[in-house]
Amino acid sequence: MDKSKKISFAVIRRLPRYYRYLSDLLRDGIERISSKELSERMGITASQIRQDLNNFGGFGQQGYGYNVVSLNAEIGRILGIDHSFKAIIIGAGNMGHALANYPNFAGRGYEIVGIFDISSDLIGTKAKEDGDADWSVIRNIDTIEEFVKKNKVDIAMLTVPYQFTSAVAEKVVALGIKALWNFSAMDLKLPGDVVIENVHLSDSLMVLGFRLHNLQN
Amino acid sequence: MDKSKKISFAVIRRLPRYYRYLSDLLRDGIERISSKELSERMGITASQIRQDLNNFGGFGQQGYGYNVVSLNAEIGRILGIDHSFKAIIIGAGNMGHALANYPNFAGRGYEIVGIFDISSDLIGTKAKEDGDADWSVIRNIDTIEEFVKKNKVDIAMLTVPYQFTSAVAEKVVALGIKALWNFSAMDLKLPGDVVIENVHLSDSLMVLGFRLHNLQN
DNA sequence: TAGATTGTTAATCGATTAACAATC
DNA sequence: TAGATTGTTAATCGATTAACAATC
Repeated sequence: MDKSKKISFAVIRRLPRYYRYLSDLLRDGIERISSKELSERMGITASQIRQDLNNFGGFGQQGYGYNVVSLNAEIGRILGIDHSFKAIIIGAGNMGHALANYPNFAGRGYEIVGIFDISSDLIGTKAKEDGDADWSVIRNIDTIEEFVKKNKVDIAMLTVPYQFTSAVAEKVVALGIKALWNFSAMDLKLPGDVVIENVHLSDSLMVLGFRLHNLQN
Repeated sequence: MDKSKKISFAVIRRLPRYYRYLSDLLRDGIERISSKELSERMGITASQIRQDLNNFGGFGQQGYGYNVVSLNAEIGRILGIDHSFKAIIIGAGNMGHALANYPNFAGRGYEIVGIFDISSDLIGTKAKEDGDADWSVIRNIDTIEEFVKKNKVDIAMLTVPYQFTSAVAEKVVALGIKALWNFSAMDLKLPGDVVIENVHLSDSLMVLGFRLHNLQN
C-alpha cells in the first residue's frame, strides 16, 4: 500500500464488499472483469471502483480490465485475511452464542479462541453446539487476565449488557487488546490507539423504521 | 417535517445516536442542553448538530439551547417510536434467537409478532426463554403467507443462511412487506419501494481487522 | 494495428464547518 | 439590558463523477 496518502473511511468500508463480489466471480469461474461490468453488478460507478482500487495499487491492465483471481487475492491481502486475527467473545448470551456459531469468520482470517461470561450457569458449558471446539467452553470472566497474558488476543467481541460495557471495555484495553467489536448500544470512549467497530443494532433498526415511514431510499 | 428538502442519508444515520444521547440526558434529569455541550459529549461539531436538527424544525431557542424533554420527544417522533412497527423474524437459529430476546426493541416502537423456521426440530419450541411470549413459539415457514395475510407485518428480519436469502426476501416482498432487516452477507436486489437495512457482520469485522492492522482510526 | 479499458487529472457535487445576524 | 445561543448563510473540505491521455 502507498503509505503517503491516507485511505478514507468511505473507501475502507467498501473493501469487504469488493471482496465479496470478487469471491463470487471467482466461484463462478469468471476470469476477468472490467470496472464497467463490476459497476453494473455492484450498483456503483466504474469511476469509483477505479479510484478506490488505485488507493492500493494499479491492479488492472488497460484494454483488459482486472484479473479476477489476482484482484481477489490483492483485496484479501489488503483486508488481512491471511493474518489469522485471534478473537475472544465476552458475554455468552444469545448474541455471544450467535457469534460463536457464525460460520464465516474462519475463512476470512478470524479465529475465535475463547468465550467468557459471568454466569455460573453458563461457565463450563459449550457455546458451539457441534464439532470438537474446545475453545467454545465458556470460561469464567475472572480468568480473562490470565488467559490474555498466556494467549495472543487481537480482538475482543463485546456482547455484554449495556451497564457493563464500559467497565469490560476498559478492562480488556488495560490488558493490551487494541480492537473492540462492540455490540452494545453504548458508544465507548477509549484511548486513540484502540480501534472500535460498533454494531448498534437498535440504531440500524430505527433507521429502517424511519426510512419505511418516510419511504425514502 | 419540511417535505420540500430531502434528508440526506448521513443525517438519518445520526438520528438514533442523537436519540440515545438525549435519552441519557433525560434519564440524568438534565433540563436543557446547548449544541456546544452536546457536541462535546458526542464528539461532533455544534454546527453539525444545529444543521442536522434544522432539517426537521427549529427545536431550540436562542440564548437557551434545547429543552431536553421536548427535543427527545421530537426526535423520538421523527424516528417513529410511537409507531409500533410490527416485525417478524425469519430464521430461528442463533441470530434469530438473539433478536427474539433482544430487550430494547419494544421501548423503541418495534414489536416482534412472529418467528419462523424450516426445521422441524425448532418449530413449536419457544424462541424467547422467559416470560409469557406467545409470539415466540416458532412457526413453520410454510405458514408465513397465511400469517402475513392475517396480521399486520411491517418489517421482516432475515436471519436465514446465505443461500436461502434471496428466495426468502422475494417471498416476503411478494406478500407486501416493504422493509427488510437483512443479516445475511448477501446484497439484496429488490424493487425500489422496498427499504433494506443490511447488517453485514463479516464486513464490519473485516473493517475492524483492516483498521487494526493499519492502525488507522 | 484498432479497440478497449485502465490510471489519473479535472470538474462537480454534497456534506461539514465557520461565521454571524437574529433573538430569546 | 447584556449575554448566550440559535437558525441560517457562506466558505471550506472531501468524496464522487467525468473526461481523457496512456497503453495493453
